Amino acid sequence: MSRRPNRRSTTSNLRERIIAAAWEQIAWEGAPALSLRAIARSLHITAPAIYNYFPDRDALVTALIIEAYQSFGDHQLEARDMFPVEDLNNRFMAIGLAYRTWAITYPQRYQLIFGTPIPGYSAPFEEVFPSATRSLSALVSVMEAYRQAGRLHAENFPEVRQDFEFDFESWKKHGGQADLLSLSVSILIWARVHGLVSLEIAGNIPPYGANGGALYRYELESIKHQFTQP
Amino acid sequence: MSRRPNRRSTTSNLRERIIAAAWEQIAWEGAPALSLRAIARSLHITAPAIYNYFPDRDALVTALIIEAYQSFGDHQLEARDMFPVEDLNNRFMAIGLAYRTWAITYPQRYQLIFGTPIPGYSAPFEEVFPSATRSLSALVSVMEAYRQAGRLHAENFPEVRQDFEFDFESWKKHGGQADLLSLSVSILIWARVHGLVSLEIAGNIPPYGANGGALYRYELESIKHQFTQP
DNA sequence: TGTACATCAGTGAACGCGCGTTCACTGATGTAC
DNA sequence: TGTACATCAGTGAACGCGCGTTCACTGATGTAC
Repeated sequence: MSRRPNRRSTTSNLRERIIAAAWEQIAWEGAPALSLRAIARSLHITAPAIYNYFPDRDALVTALIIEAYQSFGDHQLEARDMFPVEDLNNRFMAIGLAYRTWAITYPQRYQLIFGTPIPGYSAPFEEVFPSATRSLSALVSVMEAYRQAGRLHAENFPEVRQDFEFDFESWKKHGGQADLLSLSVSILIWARVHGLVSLEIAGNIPPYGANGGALYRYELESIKHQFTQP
Repeated sequence: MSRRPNRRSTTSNLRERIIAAAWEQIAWEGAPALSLRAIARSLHITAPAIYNYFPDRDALVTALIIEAYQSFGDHQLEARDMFPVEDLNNRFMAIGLAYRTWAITYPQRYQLIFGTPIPGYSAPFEEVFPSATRSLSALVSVMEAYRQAGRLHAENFPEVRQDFEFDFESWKKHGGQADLLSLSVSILIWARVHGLVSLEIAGNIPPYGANGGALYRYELESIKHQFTQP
């Protein structure tokens, strides 16, 4: 009855349960309050046990960040693939709506990734960059498809080519395929959706009484209109 | 020589020095790491002394938030007033550029206001709302001026009136003058500039190699073009 | 099939630390006579 | 001008707390003979 569980076979299981408990804690307390001892407590385990799976707290945070980026990226890619490859407009809108849906569903994960950095922690660039890039890849792929189809109108972005100085190295080194224009435009679009979403999540829009979802849908349409108009 | 300073006369001075030390600490460690004991240490004072000026830590944080909003608002209003009242385009651009300048200069203050909430702290709405609103007032005033001059084109925002459901109560109760359209558009614009600025501050754009300032200037021009075009 | 042994995931005690907050106090200052 | 007193800003000790991390350990499991 009260026998201990089989330790060997649950070995890899506990790692997942630690991460799950961490998400749980982040959801309730927010990312900056993440604590190994609290995680251990919620799993009815002692804190040092966690050290069998993560060398220290920062390693756990890094694992969480990577997982969040991946989940976020997957969510957008799945939404994109609900529509055929040629149906760029619908693919674009699907990605945009999925972006907000994920962020609203997991606000603390979104904050963990894009919000105020956790004090004393700084993400190891090389480790995190690939999944961070992947979380943007759905958008970039569609913008690149627009461009290749001759439907991305650079005239609407007159200064893009002359003023935006991109350093392609970090982007290309990790498999980025899109060219300068598609990437520039993607980052601008990203910033717009991020702006609305992060204000909404942080509770900065509600005081004014605005309807976040309606503002967001309008903004998506407005963006699409802007760059597909000759 | 080593006489103690006159206590009576420095009374109100210490309150300001506490706040200054708090900003100092926030600048180095980030807002979530703010601690009364660390502030006391940097002022060569004991921690309980702070309780003569603030009932508890949260009260200090609230004071900081209000001060940050005010400084942010002032900075934008001053920029706006560099141009005559009729010169709406220049007023708009000045506010936009001032927005980013302030945020880049005081990234941690910006995060304190708009970033991930501090764990265990929630701002007292009634206390903070007026200065929060004021930090948007420069933009709203110019958008309202555009509208009154017949130069704010609602056709570009077809869904604004039918879909955005504003609750005017909290806005008007605190002296908001603008009408629904100007306010809606202001919030959309605010979200766009906030998006770029917050990504830049959090270090999410540099990995891709983009030039934040150039992207930002482009975005401002693009916004202005969008809503002043018939 | 049965016994001796190696493995190693998880334990429990302990470390040193910093935190917010309380409390009785002290001692320089300003004030009243 | 001089003395007695009230004020009250800042002190120092103490509280209980939670944190990350270390370390020697234990005891169930799987394995070798």
